[in-house]
Amino acid sequence: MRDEAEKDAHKNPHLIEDRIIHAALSGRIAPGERLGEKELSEIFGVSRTLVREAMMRLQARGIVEVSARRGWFVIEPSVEEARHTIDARRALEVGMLVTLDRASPGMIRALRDHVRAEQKAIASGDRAERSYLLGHFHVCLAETLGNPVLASLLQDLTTRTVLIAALYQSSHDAHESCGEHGGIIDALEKGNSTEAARLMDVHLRHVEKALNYRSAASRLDHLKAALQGSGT
Amino acid sequence: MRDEAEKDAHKNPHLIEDRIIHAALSGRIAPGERLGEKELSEIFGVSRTLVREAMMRLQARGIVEVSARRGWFVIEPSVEEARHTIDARRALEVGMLVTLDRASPGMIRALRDHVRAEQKAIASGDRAERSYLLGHFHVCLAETLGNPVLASLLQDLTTRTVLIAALYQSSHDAHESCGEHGGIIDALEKGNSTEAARLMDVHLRHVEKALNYRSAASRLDHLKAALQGSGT
DNA sequence: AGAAGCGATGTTGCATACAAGATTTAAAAC
DNA sequence: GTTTTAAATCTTGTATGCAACATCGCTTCT
Repeated sequence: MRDEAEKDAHKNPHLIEDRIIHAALSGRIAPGERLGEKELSEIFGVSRTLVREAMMRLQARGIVEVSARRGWFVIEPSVEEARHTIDARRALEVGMLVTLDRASPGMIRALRDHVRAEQKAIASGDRAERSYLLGHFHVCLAETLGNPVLASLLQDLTTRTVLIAALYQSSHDAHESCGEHGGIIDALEKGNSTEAARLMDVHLRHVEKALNYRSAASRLDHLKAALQGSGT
Repeated sequence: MRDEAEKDAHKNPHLIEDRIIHAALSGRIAPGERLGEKELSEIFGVSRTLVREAMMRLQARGIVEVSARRGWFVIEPSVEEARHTIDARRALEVGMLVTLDRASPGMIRALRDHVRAEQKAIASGDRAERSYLLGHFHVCLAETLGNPVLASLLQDLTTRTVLIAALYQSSHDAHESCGEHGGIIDALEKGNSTEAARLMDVHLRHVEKALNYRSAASRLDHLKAALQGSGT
């Protein structure tokens, strides 16, 4: 089947947002990338109006931003914004687990399924799917715990985190992440929410530690070196 | 000065949202209230387009929802949605305090100022200002801790909570809330984040407990009784 | 060659026009 | 008097038109 995008961009007004979020989580859209209204309107077969409305919603969710009369761009957070975003995630996810009573066997099973899918994607070398699943685990966790509000908040925060990781060239190992996800589920299965929360805290610290915050600054250094060094 | 709304709805595209959020936090806009596009466009002196864009953002923030071809309405959460929202708030705010290192004296001072303003509003009997400040305390806390991302998330969640409280006729005493805010600051001042987090948890449980979740169902009961009882 | 000016082109910002459906009002039928 | 039907009215949904501004490429001048 080819390009179903046009099929029902009218039927489902949130299709455009969903696609963009999914693409970002999959690493198929880079931070700073430009998203032209006309471009998108052609892709989805609708007028600029609907595209614009979708962008407004994505803007409110902190996924894109607009530069006056220049266009829409996927967010490109500064180091400070990146820290705040990850801190917010940590607060939310740790708090979510701390205030949790007990996870049912059904929930555990769903989460284990998810981790198995992660492993499969890692093994098969499907980078987009891998990136998506590793990020989506956290949304899945909130959904599984039965709170759509939390899930929605986490979707936005994890999407932003993935964009940050792309920007600061995270070297965080997929396999390690996947293992940590498993560890969190283990703790949940034992009914030890406190331990699960601690592991989540550690996990998110690993994610943050893997970010090379200097890469933004080092661009300047790189440029400087290139201009000062031997050359033309 | 009368009605500055028209003045710069063009200059500041977020004015419409800000006004609606503020009105909701102040209890001047009730859950379920209809917000007509034309109506708003006249109030703010802009075309429907800008109103619509603001509504899209508010929709993404979970403040309003749209009923197809019927109009925009302030959210009117079900009991379940209300629980999820408050649970999310608890997770976020407890997590925020648990993962906090230490609050500086400057922060403490800012927060104490806020509580003083709350007390003043309570004493003066200004219900709108009181409602606004009691809700805004939580946003203020996140801002003071220096995380705009958290502050933004909390603004939306507290706004929704205020709407829920209006819907389920919270009888939570303003004076008690204000006192609990003070207690949280006390714990922060002593550098005891864990205790602050615990107090926040208790505080939010009080807020939730004050909600009369039955009021939605009791409307049916009320109607039923009215129809079955003596009458025409 | 390089910088400055300038027109051509493309993009967003905002308003408006019109279509599609919901709601209300009024009338008519029973 | 009540219910049904139908027309009129109002509201949102979507597209389009035009103005304002940014950007790019070309020319011209130094």
